[in-house]
Amino acid sequence: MLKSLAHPSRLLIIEMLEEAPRCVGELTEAIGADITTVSKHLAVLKRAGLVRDEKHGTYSEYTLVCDCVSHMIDCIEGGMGSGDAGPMKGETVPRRKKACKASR
Amino acid sequence: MLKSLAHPSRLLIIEMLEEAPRCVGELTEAIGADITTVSKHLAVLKRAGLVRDEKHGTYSEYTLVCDCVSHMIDCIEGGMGSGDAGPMKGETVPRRKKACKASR
DNA sequence: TATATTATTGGCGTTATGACCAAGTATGTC
DNA sequence: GACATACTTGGTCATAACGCCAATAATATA
Repeated sequence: MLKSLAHPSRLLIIEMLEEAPRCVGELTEAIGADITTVSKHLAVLKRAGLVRDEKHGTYSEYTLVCDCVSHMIDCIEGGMGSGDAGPMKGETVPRRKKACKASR
Repeated sequence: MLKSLAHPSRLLIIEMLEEAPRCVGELTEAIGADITTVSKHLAVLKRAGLVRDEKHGTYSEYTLVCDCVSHMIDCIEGGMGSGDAGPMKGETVPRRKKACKASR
């Protein structure tokens, strides 16, 4: 589970899902990576039991499974304060691409 | 920081340090890996600001930097309950070797 | 039915991680 | 000084993770 959180894009996904459910396109736009990459990140989070997906037409709406995830993140962020060690090494910053429409 | 926690051996180290400060040999014995491997794990945790080391003679005593780490772990374990997704793939189980003496 | 939209899956190259061995450092002891 | 103990560092290899492309669902719409 920790492994699934240990990636900046996936952490961002979780944080976005704290606000509201999102479809893959929205998350992709925010992350600025290829949609296939984001889809795979979501699969990882799903396998870890952190998110759930629900199909609406051609869209996949992703949601946090429960508040405990949210609490956990708060706990981590609050607990460590400024303890961000930064990127550990060649942290990938995906090249930004065109945004998709992503409105349902 | 999350990355540094996202490894079973390092998580075990953190849990052991919650109980008491430990030297590398003790941790190595508990983990069952090569001492060089454990030393490097400790270096990772140190770089992430989770542990601190203090030299006592030939021993290096490792300690948690603060309780917040401990709290965070509790928060994670409590929060997710049985949400352990298990090893994500070829999770390395290091081959066990002779234990060192490790008593100071 | 043809086409567009949204997302997933498989494959591939690149990079990072992890485990061990060998060698080196630092300290304590004979 | 010689040796033992405790640990760290550098190197190498195997494996895992990541990111993108191509191809493939699945659904909606003209």
